[in-house]
Amino acid sequence: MPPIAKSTASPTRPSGKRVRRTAEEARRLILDAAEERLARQGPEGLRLQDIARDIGISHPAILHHFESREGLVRALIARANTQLRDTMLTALGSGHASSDAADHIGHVFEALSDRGTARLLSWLLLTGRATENSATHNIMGEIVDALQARRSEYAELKGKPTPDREDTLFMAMLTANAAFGEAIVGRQLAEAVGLDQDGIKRFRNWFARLLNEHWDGVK
Amino acid sequence: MPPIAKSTASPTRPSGKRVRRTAEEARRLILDAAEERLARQGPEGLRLQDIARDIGISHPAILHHFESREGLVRALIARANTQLRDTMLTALGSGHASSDAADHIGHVFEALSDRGTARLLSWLLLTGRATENSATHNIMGEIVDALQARRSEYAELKGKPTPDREDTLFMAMLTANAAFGEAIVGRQLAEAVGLDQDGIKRFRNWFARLLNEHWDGVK
DNA sequence: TCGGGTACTTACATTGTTGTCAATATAAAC
DNA sequence: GTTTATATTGACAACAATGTAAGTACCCGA
Repeated sequence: MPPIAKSTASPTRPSGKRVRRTAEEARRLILDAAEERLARQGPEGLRLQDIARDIGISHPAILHHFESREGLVRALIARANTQLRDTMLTALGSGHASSDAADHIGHVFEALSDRGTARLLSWLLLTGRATENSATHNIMGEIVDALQARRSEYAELKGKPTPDREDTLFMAMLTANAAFGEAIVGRQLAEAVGLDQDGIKRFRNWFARLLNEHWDGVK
Repeated sequence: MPPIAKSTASPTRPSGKRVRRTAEEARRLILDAAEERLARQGPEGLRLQDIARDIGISHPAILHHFESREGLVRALIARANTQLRDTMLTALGSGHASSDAADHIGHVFEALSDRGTARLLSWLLLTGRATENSATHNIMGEIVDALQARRSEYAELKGKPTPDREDTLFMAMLTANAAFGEAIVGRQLAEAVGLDQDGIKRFRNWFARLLNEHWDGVK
């Protein structure tokens, strides 16, 4: 195992003077720190002591705000879910019917890779904590509906027949799968085949073009 | 957290009579059990005691064969890698230049979802244990090469210009990303939008068709 | 049948992590 | 300034997980 620095530089206060935050602020701080550790080290890096040390508090403070480690994890999941949902829907909401898919793809990929949201959610799914949060259920449905609406609108504009809903659904699924996949194996894969940052960008554009063609060419 | 049965029905021998296996067989047994636990419960389900109980041995036996937990994980990774490599390459090797992509896609997806290989590798990547094994590097390169060769062959057969290598690379990347993504969020996603087993099959076929069209229509 | 190698076990040591508790400090209300 | 609520802490308890040590049973070859 690579000697991952268990404790990053310690922001421990020298002594005395406590910092006292509002509960809300403290929760946010803790969640941020947890999220970062998770993104950097994966599930096994989620230890109360470490998180506490990262932000210079003691670990019982975390337990005070979240009840238990499980509570923290749940809160983490909930936040990631709503954040993701918001980002995705606003991304879909912006732009017009005529705007191409590239933007959307980009938004989806970024929303998922940003802050390691996809990694966080992947971990959640890998550990089987999925069934609890029904949020995911709704997200996908809403997105597909939004997409289908826009696509129908677009088709009508061009005088074409409204596309099959399942086709739209499949486009969304492919995008979601690809985005999650990229968040996990993307870096590794790119590195393996010698793609730099720009290459990854080209890949995303390529993918967007692929979808665009399909989007236009209602079969 | 769902009350995951920590210990499945215990196959503990009543007493006395020890079972003595060859080292190789024991290692295989242990790896199988570990793989299954990992697939079912995720990383946190990988506890020596549990694995040992699953196959009715004591946990130090595992340590005897693998030195440490880390050793076990490494062995697990190594095996998954070679298995994946073999499956993928033979899948690509079979069939002819004219055969469509659907078969390949199917093979890739199955190779990854079978036995939870993708989940295992995802976890490996999530925990940052990736850099150690250079195996992944080679796999992708080999596959892209094989694909490109076949595609050129195919193009020549049809009297078209040989396609861009990067285009082929992107197709492979998309497939890999999608396959990994599906292995992780697939079930959840499908369930969310009300797709049954058959629907998932339709999705894969849809995806294969999408790639096929792109494969043919060298742009 | 004896002996060596080794797969395997039981009991224990060690360490690390979550969680509890009483006490303390700080901000806000009165 | 006093009181009240609560965010925060240090010390400790409880437990779970990996790892160690020494001994036991089984196979195999002389």
